[in-house]
Amino acid sequence: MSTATVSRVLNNPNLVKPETRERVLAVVGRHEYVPNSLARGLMTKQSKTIGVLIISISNSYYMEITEIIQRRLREAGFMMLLAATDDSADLERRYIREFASRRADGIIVIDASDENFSDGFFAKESAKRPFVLVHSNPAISASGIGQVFVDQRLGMRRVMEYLEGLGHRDVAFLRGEKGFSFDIKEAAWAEWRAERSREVRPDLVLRVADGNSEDAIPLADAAVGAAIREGRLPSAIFACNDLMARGAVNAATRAGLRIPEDLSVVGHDNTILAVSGRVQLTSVDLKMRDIGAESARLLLAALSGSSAGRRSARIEPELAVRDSAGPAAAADSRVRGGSA
Amino acid sequence: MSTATVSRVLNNPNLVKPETRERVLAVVGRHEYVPNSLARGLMTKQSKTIGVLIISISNSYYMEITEIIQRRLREAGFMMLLAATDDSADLERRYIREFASRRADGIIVIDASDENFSDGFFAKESAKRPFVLVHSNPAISASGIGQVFVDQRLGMRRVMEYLEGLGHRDVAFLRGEKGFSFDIKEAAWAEWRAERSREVRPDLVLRVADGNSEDAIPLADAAVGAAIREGRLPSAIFACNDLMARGAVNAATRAGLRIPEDLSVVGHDNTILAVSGRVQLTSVDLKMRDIGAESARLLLAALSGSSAGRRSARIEPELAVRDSAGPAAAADSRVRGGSA
DNA sequence: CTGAAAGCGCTAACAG
DNA sequence: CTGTTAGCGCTTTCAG
Repeated sequence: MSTATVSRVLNNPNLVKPETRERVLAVVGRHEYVPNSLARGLMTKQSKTIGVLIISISNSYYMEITEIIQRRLREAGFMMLLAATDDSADLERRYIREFASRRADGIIVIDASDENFSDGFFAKESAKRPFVLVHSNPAISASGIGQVFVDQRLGMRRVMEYLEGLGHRDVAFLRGEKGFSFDIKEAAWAEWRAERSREVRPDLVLRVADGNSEDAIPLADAAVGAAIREGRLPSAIFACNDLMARGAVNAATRAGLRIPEDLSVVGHDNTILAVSGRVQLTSVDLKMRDIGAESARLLLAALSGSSAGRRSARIEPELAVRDSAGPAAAADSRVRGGSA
Repeated sequence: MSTATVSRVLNNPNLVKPETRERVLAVVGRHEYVPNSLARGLMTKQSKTIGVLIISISNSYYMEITEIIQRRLREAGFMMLLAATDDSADLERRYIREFASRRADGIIVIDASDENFSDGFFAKESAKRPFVLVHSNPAISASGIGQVFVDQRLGMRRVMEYLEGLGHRDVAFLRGEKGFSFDIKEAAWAEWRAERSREVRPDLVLRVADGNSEDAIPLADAAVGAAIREGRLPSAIFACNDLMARGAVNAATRAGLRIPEDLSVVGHDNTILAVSGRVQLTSVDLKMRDIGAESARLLLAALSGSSAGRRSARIEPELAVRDSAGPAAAADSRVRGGSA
């Protein structure tokens, strides 16, 4: 009963005579032998481990994606190394190096930094092992890197289309000060106006200092409250996430505005916040589960070497329509009070 | 320039003459050499990796804990393997085996299963490598396993004390059908009543089928709405999490009850939901960040072999007091409308 | 201070 | 079908 035989029993049981196989298994069970993956990986050049990089762990957006990824990886027999970059391109690089050092078989980066993209870092790394990058930057499409492109511009257009259909000509835009995801949405918002020869009025853009932490709620509340008092809020407002949308709803309600009769509000991300209050938010659903599933699928496909499938995917956000947006200037024709 | 020298430069630079050190570093940099952790781990018996097990990834409770853990691990030079058990004791075991196989230097299990505790599995595993178990089961205290005990009973008593001080004699208890965390809270709630010779009235306990998913909001809404209509809701209600607390608030508001004048509501977990609505929820803060920090601290201490520090920690939940609970039967003496 | 040599636990040829 | 052998890439004596 040599070590080689044990190895065979564990990896290719059918190469071993049933009788000896049983004997080996018995000993293995009795001694609770746990194979050393490090040694195995050294030999096979496979760690059965995937590195996943996100910006922040305590963020429901990333966690929903990560949950699906982890589930899919488990089904395929992989474990997940997870780390958060805090939006630092430097940390992103360092973690990718760590993944590489641990010989991760593949790497998924959610909201990959522009910086590491433009200087070719990802391209170089992706030559060494399968990579999947999740992002919403239309400018990025180069090379043979696995990509999941989240079409946020499309999401914004769906919002604008929907509100336009309800008769809202002007839509205020509520965003956090800094952040690519805010920028790309604002660009799409401005584009929409430009296409219709409507002036891209800066006074329609409301900014709060911190758009992502939970402070965003009171900050948005204050910003929207001020806009209402100063009479510079149109009939509808779009918020770049549900946090700020909630803040907007709170401010409007406190100011005595009814939603959606007096003000239409649309949020983004379709998180639990959208359905937590008495007024249910119409919100853009980024299809997080799809993003996770596609990321995992793409990576797993690359790992199994099947150069068959597509190397990239595109996710189309959808508008989850609820109660917070309604027809413009049609307050009287609406009936209040609801079903259940 | 042998491999041994390179190894020394990377691990004990001072053992090498500055001149050769530079030379090695130059080559390392030029070739972008990334050491193979698998090989290193095989030799050193250290993987610089920690396994973390939680019940569900898309759950803000676990993610807040995990976020801190990951940060602390990074600071100490460890990477994190993360997996979700879906509350299955079997999966829990399997993942712990996977961690073991990958030679994780230590393992943290958040909300460890009772099953694997009582049959001695954790005790046995913990002999092989440092373990930290996070749980709120007072019955568990055995052995030399690292433990972070979250005193949920204390949290409940603080709620009851607070409401009692506000004049609420009867507090309805809103919970999900199944779950240890619901059971332990209900036990503390019942205990409180028993101590005061108040009958443990079953009609004060409201149950919803699924207490943890986002369906909990409408389910709680319906349950509380029914209780209101049937006139069997006392002056205060405690919900086992903020999801259900939000549902309760929505139902009460729809029924025309003012909060907190007509009904006091207390939630649990102190999540973003507590501060998202116009009425800010008073909620039990389980101190997730402390739980994460203590877990990491305990594990790291065990790893550094300093048998000095305590092997366990106890977390005391606190009540985050906001606006959703107020004096009982004192509606008239309260002034409505607020500060900003 | 540096090189040579052994070996961590495993798998993959290669004989038998 | 099974044992022997070599070697994955590193660290660690042990000499020099």
